Amino acid sequence: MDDLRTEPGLINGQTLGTKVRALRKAHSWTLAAVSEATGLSISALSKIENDQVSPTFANLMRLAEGLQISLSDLVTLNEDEGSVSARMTVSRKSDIVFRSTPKYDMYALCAELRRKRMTPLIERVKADEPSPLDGMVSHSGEEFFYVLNGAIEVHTEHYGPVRLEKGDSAYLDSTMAHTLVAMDGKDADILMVWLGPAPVGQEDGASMAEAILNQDC
Amino acid sequence: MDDLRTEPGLINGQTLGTKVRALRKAHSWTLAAVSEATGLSISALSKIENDQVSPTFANLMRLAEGLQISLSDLVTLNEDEGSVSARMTVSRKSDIVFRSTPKYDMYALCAELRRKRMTPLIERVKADEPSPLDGMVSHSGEEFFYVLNGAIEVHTEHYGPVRLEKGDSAYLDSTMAHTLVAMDGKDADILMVWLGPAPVGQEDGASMAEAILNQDC
DNA sequence: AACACTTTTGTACTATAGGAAAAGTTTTCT
DNA sequence: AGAAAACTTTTCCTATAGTACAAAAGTGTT
Repeated sequence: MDDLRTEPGLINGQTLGTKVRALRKAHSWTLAAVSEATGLSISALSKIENDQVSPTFANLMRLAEGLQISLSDLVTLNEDEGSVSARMTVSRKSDIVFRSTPKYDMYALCAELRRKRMTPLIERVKADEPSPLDGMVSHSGEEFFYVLNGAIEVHTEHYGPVRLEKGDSAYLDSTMAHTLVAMDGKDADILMVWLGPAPVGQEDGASMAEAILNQDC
Repeated sequence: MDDLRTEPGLINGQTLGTKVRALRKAHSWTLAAVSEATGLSISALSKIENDQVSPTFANLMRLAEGLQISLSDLVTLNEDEGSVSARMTVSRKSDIVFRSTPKYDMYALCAELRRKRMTPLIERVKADEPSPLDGMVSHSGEEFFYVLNGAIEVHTEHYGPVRLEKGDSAYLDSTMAHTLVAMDGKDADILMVWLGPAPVGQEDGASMAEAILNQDC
């Protein structure tokens, strides 16, 4: 059997197997106990922990539930990616086109900084867009945008169209289907900041809030 | 072949397949394009999208990379846990002053939406500021800002001053001491988006934001 | 209608999952 | 201590499920 350590199973020194084992050991559970909790066989668990197999999505979900961890956390292997070197980055006005669709041209901002959690970008909403309802998308996370030039209409599945002029802004749950339409026959530029879904980890929110409030600005 | 819709693949109405397809469609990609990007065969992708198979962990990782989404996000199927009542809000150009200091005037944007995780605001950096190094602050989280008018200099503890003109932007780890200075004797307006510390758990992002922004920033 | 393109459907192959036995480890008892 | 016992983990084998390749079906365009 192949050693999956050299396969894409490896992200940052940690493998899925080592993580599963660590989680199990943290609870002082045996393979049998996890087998009971997950419905997976002991042998399958053993192979997973030794990175001899690559479990299916369905089994990853059973694993996460049995190990009492969110699936999201389970599969996140590179948790400590902290690099001290890059803590700030700057983007200039004319930046590279990040992506282009019939509807939008997108310019990534501050893309060099990889550890950041927000994703800022400039979007040019093209005027010659046929039907508003065509491009409806929904994706995880939240987004905020601010109209730099022109005017747009925000269409969503739950709210009526809202017209935004230059200087206006909107914040929306992007799991709602939504799309933007440039108004008045002219392209519109918006500054958009997207934020991925919230981490589900078993974090101590109280102490974190306290730590924040005790900071001396 | 079994219909995995009845299997644990289903969490909240959404299946892995529907999500993969939505992600692909959001980019207007074909199966062939994703196949190229991921290394997976077209047929495998088709079956995954139709929930006919449960991809292995190794392939989930290739999928995430090809779809340009974190693995964590890819496997998080219950994205729409938000309340339907408030999932969007809009702010108009002339908004209320949120807070005023000798150095900044701050205008909160989209403040009505309480559950949001990012905190967008407009800051007017006042020109008549005595010494750059006086107002240095550091607080938790990350911040992104975009220069709307005028020019500013960003001073931080680790980097030399960086001058930003209108249209420029910066992203920084706000635990680094930092401050902004308006240049050329004129006030500068920036759009700022602040994001609290990483794993916030069930914390109320809005109130935390308020606490932090009310400090001596 | 012909064409190019995209997606789905078979078939062969390869990898994962489950059950049981073997190997390894710790505990218990004399 | 030593050995047996109980428990934990790994390995072997077979069945099942996922993947790749190729062909067929579906879709939209000229």
